[in-house]
Amino acid sequence: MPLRRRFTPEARTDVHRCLVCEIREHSVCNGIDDTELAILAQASKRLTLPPGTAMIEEGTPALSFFNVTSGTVKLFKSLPDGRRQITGFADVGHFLGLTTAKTYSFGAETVDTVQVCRFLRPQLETLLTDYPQFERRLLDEVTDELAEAQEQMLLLGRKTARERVASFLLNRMIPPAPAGQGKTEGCLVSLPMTRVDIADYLGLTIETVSRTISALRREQTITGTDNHGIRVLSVTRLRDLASGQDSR
Amino acid sequence: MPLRRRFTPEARTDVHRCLVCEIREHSVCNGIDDTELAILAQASKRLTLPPGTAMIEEGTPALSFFNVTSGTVKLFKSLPDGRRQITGFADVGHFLGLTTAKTYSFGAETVDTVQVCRFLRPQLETLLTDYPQFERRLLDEVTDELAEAQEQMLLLGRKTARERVASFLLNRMIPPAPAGQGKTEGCLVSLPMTRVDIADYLGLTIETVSRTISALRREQTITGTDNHGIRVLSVTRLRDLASGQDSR
DNA sequence: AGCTGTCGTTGATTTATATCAACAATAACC
DNA sequence: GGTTATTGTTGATATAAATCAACGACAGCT
Repeated sequence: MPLRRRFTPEARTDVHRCLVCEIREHSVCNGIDDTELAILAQASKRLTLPPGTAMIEEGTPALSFFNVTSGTVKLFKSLPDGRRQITGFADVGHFLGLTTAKTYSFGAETVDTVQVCRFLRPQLETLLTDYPQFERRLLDEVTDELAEAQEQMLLLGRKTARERVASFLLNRMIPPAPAGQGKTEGCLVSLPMTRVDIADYLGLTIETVSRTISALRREQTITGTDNHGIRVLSVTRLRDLASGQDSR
Repeated sequence: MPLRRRFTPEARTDVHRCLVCEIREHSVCNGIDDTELAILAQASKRLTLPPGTAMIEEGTPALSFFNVTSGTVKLFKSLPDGRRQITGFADVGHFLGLTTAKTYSFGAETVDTVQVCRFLRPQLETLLTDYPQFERRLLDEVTDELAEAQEQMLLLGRKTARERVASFLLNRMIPPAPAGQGKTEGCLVSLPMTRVDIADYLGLTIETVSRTISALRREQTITGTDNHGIRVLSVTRLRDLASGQDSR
């Protein structure tokens, strides 16, 4: 059973911040040994950002690397005429801002109140060269991101609106408490973002997203009147929908 | 000026294979020092594969990692009913087969005759831990792949058929010889894949791809009757089309 | 509490692209 | 070298999702 650490919400740069960090084991920071955590704390700065904060502007010099410790950040790319594609949501434990280029090729904006640890580029570089385990962990993390990106390409290129929404709800489902129950019913879905964000993530319009969610509600696959908190009634059914096994 | 090395097409496992490899500097192998190349050659095996060879089967145990030294490989994901999304084409210098999971989440098939160097998982692991520069190079490579994947998500989620085809042709354009000429006219595009592959990469049907290419030909943006060799007449125009700046 | 703006839903209509269909061109093969 | 299969093109029609439009439900503010 993992040790439960107290999470300190205040922005602190002290040596103990990382030692005490609740989400460390779920992030790249886990690549650094417990005895070296002071160095990690010194290399980074904890920030608290209000909803709607532009963390990264497309085309801007790539100076920072962030690790999300709470909240959700949306990553996106835009076309000159304003069309936007959200390429992912970075939740707790996920990083953002990694690039080999001089400038960012994407934007990032907080969805809700977000806490991040910010690393400046040179400091990140130092960590990568000094701590092979940290670099390995980051490589694994990026490799997983790439696999997720490929899954999303399948969604955007080949799935119907119904399949897209079902896949999305499935991906954002809070893993049900492993209380040994065979059937996973009534799973919660975390939706801190707006319909516009969901549409821009799924390559649809807000109207189509809204209609599709309404349809799923109508046919009892999901429930919940609250827009940001949906409950899945049949995970099996949703899974079938997501992969194109539509029984209707 | 980079030293021009002789490329040996025969499948050899000898110590000098990597030393003599023409494309080394364009791949992850460049992360290994010249003096250590014998180890790299021993860790990998050179294979020549005919067109249409299934290199990776979705869901199969992830045992190998490949580095492409010639030809083009298509990477894809499929839905149960056969719908397919090609997530990328791995050309010379690109790797494939990287994953943190036990099994591959994607498939891979050769487009034309392909030469690869195959690394078995344990051997790759060893290289990664023993040669930090190799790992760094791979991290950079994966980071770039992720940026490309995000660009492709923008294409699949938000671009029109015209914009998708224009973007594709632009991406596959052979970089024009830097002969100092101001205007880059008549650039060649490398299209070893079929229309089906292009359609599955762009999230379109073969008919739409065909029609769009015909339209671009009709309006003098491109030429070439040969299906696998197109010539771009106006790179500027194509670039405008790709980003939605359609002047028509 | 009442106003104001944002966010979400639902309905009517349009449209870009898919689908269906036929044929042309190229490549593969005996 | 002519036949067959594969690959690509073009046209007609259907359709899923976009667009246009109106309204409902909140959340924030004074």
